Amino acid sequence: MRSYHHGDLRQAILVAARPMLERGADRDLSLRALAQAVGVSPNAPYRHFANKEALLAAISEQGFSELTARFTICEGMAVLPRLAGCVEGYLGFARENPGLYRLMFNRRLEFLVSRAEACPQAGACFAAISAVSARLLDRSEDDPETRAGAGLIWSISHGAALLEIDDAITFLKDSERPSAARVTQLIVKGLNP
Amino acid sequence: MRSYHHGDLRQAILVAARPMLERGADRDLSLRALAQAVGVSPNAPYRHFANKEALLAAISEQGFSELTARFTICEGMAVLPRLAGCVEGYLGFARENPGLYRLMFNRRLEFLVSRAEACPQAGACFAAISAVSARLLDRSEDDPETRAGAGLIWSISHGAALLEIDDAITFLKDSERPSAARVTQLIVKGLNP
DNA sequence: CTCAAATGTGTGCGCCGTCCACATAGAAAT
DNA sequence: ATTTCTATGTGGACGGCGCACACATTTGAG
Repeated sequence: MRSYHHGDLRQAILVAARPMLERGADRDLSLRALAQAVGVSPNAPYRHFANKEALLAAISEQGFSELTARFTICEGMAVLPRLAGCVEGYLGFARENPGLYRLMFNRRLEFLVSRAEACPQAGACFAAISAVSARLLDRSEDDPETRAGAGLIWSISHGAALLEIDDAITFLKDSERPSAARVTQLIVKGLNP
Repeated sequence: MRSYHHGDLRQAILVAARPMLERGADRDLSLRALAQAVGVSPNAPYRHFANKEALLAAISEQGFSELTARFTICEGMAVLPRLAGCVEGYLGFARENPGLYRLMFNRRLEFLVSRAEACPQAGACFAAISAVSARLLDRSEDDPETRAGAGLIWSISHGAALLEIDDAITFLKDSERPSAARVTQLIVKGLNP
């Protein structure tokens, strides 16, 4: 018999949530369904998460960590390939985890939504983008123009990612879509004189 | 006494939904609360909308029409001011109607989500962006590069709008944010050699 | 061994979207 | 004018949800 205590329910819940997040497409996952999938009573999760929002926040944090990891891989590269790699990584992450990506941004998590104070993972994620912006503009990382550039890079990537995973681009043929290559080119040409 | 029949319940619901959409911030509006606000029984709306999704779709369509209207205003202008006006209009619309804007895109409305086939209003909206892209690139409106350009313009605008209304930019000072001016500049410099 | 803290269970509340049968009103047909 | 049809609004019920509460079980520190 599976003992009364689960072992590591918290982790099990986080693991089980990921596929449900992607399966359920639009509908957001239900705490009760999640508990059932893990094989515990509907209220068991409350021992590990204050409420549903806290659970979503925890999943979200994981997402930001994984996204940041895709940037870290590119750290050794020269400027342009590095930018290209980051954009590719960003769009790839969104394409491979659309449900998670939407959760990370779409929702209005009062204590998360990529607020650095509340979510260090999201802060680190932005810092990685900032680093690329700095190299690209050949400025220091806390230079205002660097930060503004990072904001723009994030904007394009975010917009391209969302339009793609939301299938809002049915107007465009594949070759006309905002691919990683096109986005990268726009950034490079657009960011400096 | 307000007669048994309401008069134009459908319109009344659509009107009442707007402020609730903006008030409720993150939570999406409840059909029951909406009915109560209009002063009818919880089920009355079902005479005018097949289900909640259909109601949200109707609101969404309104949104796309209003967004398109902001583009139409700029139609007479020269290329650059026109682009600037459109971007400003786009970000302004999102800023002034964040709840509505999120509804138009964030949700996964199976029969909407800016699919031209299902939502002519969204199609018209993209067409307006396409027209600007064509003038900017000096190409025909159905040229692949024009369409790709429109996709990129939409991506940046969409990303900048969402990051702003979701307050995902607390990293950046106001002067560093992806303002309409910065976004416009990026598009102009980035889209052509 | 004891007992307190951590963890899982069961019951229940209020809200939600939606289905159903029924009530009412206004217009069309007689 | 009366009847009838149809569009529209009401009321009740169902199952699912997030969550609060009281209770059961396990574990580990003393």
